[in-house]
Amino acid sequence: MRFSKMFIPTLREIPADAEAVSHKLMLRAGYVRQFAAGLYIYLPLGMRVVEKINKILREEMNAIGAQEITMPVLHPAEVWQQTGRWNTIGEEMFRLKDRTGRDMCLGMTHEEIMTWLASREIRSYRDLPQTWYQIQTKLRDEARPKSGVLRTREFTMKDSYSFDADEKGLDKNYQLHAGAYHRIFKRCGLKFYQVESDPGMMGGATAHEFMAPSPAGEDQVALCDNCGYSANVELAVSVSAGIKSEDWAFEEIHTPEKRTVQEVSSFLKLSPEYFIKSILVISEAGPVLALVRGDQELHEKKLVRIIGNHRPAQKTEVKDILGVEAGFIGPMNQKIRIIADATLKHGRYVSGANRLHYHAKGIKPEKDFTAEWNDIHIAKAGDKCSKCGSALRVEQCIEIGNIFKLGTKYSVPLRAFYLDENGQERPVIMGSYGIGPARIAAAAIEQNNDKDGIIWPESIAPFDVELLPLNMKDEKTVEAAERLYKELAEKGVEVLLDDRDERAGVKFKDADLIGIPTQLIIGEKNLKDGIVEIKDRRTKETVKVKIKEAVERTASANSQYK
RNA sequence: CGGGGCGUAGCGCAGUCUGGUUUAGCGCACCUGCCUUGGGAGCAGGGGGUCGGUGGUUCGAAUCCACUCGCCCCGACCA
Repeated sequence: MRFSKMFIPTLREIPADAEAVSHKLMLRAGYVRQFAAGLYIYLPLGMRVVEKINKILREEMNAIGAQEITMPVLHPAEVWQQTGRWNTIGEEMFRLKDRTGRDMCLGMTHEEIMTWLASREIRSYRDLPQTWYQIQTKLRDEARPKSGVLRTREFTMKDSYSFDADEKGLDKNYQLHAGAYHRIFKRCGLKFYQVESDPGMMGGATAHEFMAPSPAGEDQVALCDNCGYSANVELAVSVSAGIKSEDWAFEEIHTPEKRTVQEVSSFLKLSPEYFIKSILVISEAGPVLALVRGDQELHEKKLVRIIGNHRPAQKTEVKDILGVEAGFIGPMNQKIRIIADATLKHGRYVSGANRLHYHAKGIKPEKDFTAEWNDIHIAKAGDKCSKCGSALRVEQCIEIGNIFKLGTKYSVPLRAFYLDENGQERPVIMGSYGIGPARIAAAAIEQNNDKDGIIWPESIAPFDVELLPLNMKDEKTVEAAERLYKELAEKGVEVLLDDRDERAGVKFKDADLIGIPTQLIIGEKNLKDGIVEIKDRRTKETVKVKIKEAVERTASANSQYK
């Protein structure tokens, strides 16, 4: 491809609206343009990257026996009503009516439609297993689109769905997908982790996410380098550092106007681990007191799994229900349900005395109060791994893929049943598996860039080599460039020839920005000795080689990625 | 949805607080010519704006007021 013929609008200045590195570089290097909040246009370079990623996705999905199909993005409400998600999903779903007034929505995922298809077509255990996938547009009315291409309202997703006769089959398909995902992300040149994740609104029991470490990510992952435990902090289990059990007798201490753990902690010159943080929430079944240690944070989602949906109590509610102002509440003598973090089971603590301007010291769990013990704190760096006791790390990550065991959550309501060997009717056992190609591209940039621009992994770069004839007015240079261009193309190397009549500096800057892994530089002086330079975008190292050799070297260097 | 910021030429910005000699400006980009060709050159000339929109205040509004739309960031939310 010739640069002069390709639409590559590079920007010298950093767009004011971009924050994430990948966002800035995709805009500057001419890969994408923003159309509206969360809506992006993929320009020719961006398109090529996405196609490279999709090709890898198809190869690996086909390799595990998945079959590609396509599905509509416009869905009648009925299927969504049958699974209940028409009502549970809320504003994130784009809804509309057709001309007859029929409720419709735009597909944010395709469990319902895939299951609908399975329900009509799968009759017998002989039809199973099946795995269907598509690379398709999804639409979600995101509350907050952000970070360029990382969270958008419209995006393509590779989503696959497995249909099995039993749990064993599902396990197998789940593992096949996990394996394929490992190969996909590895081939795309990403650093990533497979972590335990919250099944969330997908339902089902088991779920994993694939996470690419990057500060631009929205998720935090707890990792144990010793035993390999890894989980999204949304469900990561950790053991908070133990404390020395003090032999305090129970006493009430005057703590005027000291309300927060921090205030009382510095007032009593006692570190926060010796405090119990009492948080009143209102659940659907009434008020609940949640207790965590003073140095811990309450994990809302963990609490939701125990008491269901809830909200924090208002200040007035605290006083009405517990009889004392927020800031002085403690777990003793409470009539309401108490959920306490298991960390608090041992030791003696300080907490509110349920008396204005007083705290209680020497509170002994199970003696001064009882509670339901659970893990309700947020895992943080430095906590101990619950499996092996080593210190956990917490890393910021981009979610690039996920796999869910759905079970019968969709097959039962949509009546996707089959007859087993004994003529018994059984629901199909399902799994669903997603990957976002745009996120792979963005994560690749986040993980591979320098001050000059993008450094693409070879496998997903828009081109293999960029040819840089420095002076287009020099006939010999042009001649050499054209010859190299032709010979490389004949060997199957994808080449971008910067044939623009620009100064050398401009070509170098653009080449570095665009990030094609190898640059072939054709300068007037070297050419007189029959020499060109091969430059590695990542290391910036150049080697001078004979022209003839240049073709061989770049061609063979790239062959491994074909 | 709550909090914050921003909206002036294709891009990046100044001007807004304190309304009026600014005919609305600067850098980059763009067009023409000359010159130059190994890290976003130089010189000369040139084109491009209903100052996000609507309404109001005023003799006079990019500038003040009200409403509204859009975009970004933090949070909530997030199959």
